[in-house]
Amino acid sequence: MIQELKASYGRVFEEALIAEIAQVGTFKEVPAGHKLIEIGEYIKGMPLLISGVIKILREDAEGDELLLYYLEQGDTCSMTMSCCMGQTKSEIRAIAETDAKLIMIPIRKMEEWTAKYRSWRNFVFESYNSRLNEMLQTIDSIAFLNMDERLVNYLKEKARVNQDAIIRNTHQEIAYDLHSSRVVISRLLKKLEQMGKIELHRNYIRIKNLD
Amino acid sequence: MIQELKASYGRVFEEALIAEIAQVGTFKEVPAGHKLIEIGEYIKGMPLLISGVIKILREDAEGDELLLYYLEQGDTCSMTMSCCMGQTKSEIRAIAETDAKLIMIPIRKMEEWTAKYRSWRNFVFESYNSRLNEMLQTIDSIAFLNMDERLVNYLKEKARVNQDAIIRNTHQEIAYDLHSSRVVISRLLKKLEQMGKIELHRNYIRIKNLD
DNA sequence: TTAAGAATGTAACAAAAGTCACAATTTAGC
DNA sequence: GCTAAATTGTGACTTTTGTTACATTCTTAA
Repeated sequence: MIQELKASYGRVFEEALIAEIAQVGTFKEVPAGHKLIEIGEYIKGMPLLISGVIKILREDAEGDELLLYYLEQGDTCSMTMSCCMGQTKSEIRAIAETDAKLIMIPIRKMEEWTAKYRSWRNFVFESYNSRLNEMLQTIDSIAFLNMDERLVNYLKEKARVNQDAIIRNTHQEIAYDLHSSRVVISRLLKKLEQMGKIELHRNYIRIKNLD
Repeated sequence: MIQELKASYGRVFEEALIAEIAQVGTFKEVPAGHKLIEIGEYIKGMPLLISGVIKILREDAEGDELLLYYLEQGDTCSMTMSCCMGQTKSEIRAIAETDAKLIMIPIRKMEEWTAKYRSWRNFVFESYNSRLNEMLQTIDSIAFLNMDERLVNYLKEKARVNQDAIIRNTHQEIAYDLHSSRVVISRLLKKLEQMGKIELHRNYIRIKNLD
C-alpha cells in the first residue's frame, strides 16, 4: 500500500502523514460498475483515489439521474467530507466508472490531521475547490448549453477520463447520465455521425473528431 | 465592530479569534445593488457577512446570467476562499441583494487561523459544505424542474431571504436570474396570478400563497 | 404638459426536447 | 437453431421554452 500511496500522493503529503495514512487506512479494490456510495447512506470513511475513475451522480425524487462529475487519481470526494463533518446522509451516488483502487480513511482522523498537517489542509481545501469548480462547469452545461453541445462535451470528457476514443455505452446509458431520453440521444448521435465526428456501433461509439 | 461580530459570530468563534478578527478585519457597509466581486477579478479579502443578503451569480461567455444562491448572515463566500487559496480569478459575481454589512479578512490570515483555531476550521468546512449543498440545489432546479416550478421556487426563496412577501423586481430582472426570457416569465407569472397565488403590479409582485 | 422610456400583456410563430409507436437488427440463453 | 430481450433507427406528434412584434399603461424628465 505504501508504494501506491507514494506514487499517487507522494508529492502532496509529507512523509509523516503518508505513514499515518498507511497505518489507519484500508486498501480497497473495486471493479467497474461497483457502487461505492448510495444516496441517503451514512458515510463510513473518506476515500483517497489511487487509480481508476469514479463517477458522481445526482438523483431527484422521481429517480431521474444526472452525472455531476468524475473523480480521478489523486482526487477525493468532498461531498463525503461534508457528510462526515455534519454526520448527514449522502446527497450523491458514487459508482466506479473503471476498475479502481482506493484507500479509505476513518472519519475521526480528518479533524485531527487538519490541525496537525499543513499538507492535509491544503489537500482538503484544494479538493473542495476542484469540486466546486466542477459543479460550476456542470451548472454551465445544463444552464447554458443545448443538448447537442452537452452531448459533445460528455463524449469528450468521457473519452478523456477513460483515455479511450471508444465510448462503451448504450444510448440509454448516455441518456441517463445527461438526464435526457434515449430517443433524443440517438437522434443527436446520428447527427454527429452524419457530420463525420463519430462512428456509431452497437454498444460502443468511436470518436473521430469532436472539435 | 466587536459588538456586531459577537452578535453574528459569537456562538461560532472563540473569544481569542473574535479579538483577532476585530483587529485585522475591516468593516464595510454597502448599499443594495452594489457589486462586491466581478467575474475575472482577483480577490482582495474574504468577506464575513454580518447583515443583509448577497446574491451570487454565474455568467457564460455570451453574458447570460444565472443566479446560483444567496449568502445570508453568518455566511461567507467559499468561492472567495477557493480563489484566495489558488490565487485564481473569481468564477462568480457577487452583488448586494439588500443593504449589507460585512467584515473583510486579509487572505494571509486564513491559513494561519486554520492551523490555530478549531472553530475557524469548523466554520470554513461548514461554509464549503453549505455552498456545495446550495450548488446541488441549483443543479436540481435547472436539471429536474420546469421553468414554472423554478419560478415558484425563486419567488419563495427570494421572499424568504428578504423576509418580505413583496418581490421588488421587474419581470426582466427575474428572467435574468433564471436565465430565461422576459416574455416567458411574464407568461408564467400571469398564470400564477390566475391561480390566485400572486398579485402582479408594476415593479413588484405580492406573494399570496405559493404552496 | 408632453414626449420618451420602462414595464407589462399578448398573439403568432419557431426551435428544442420529450413521447409514443413500431420496425429492424443483434445478442444471449435455452 | 430459435425465441426473447436488448439495442438502435425513425416518423409523427406534443410540450416546453424561446423569439418577434406590437399594443397598452405607467413613470420620468424636459
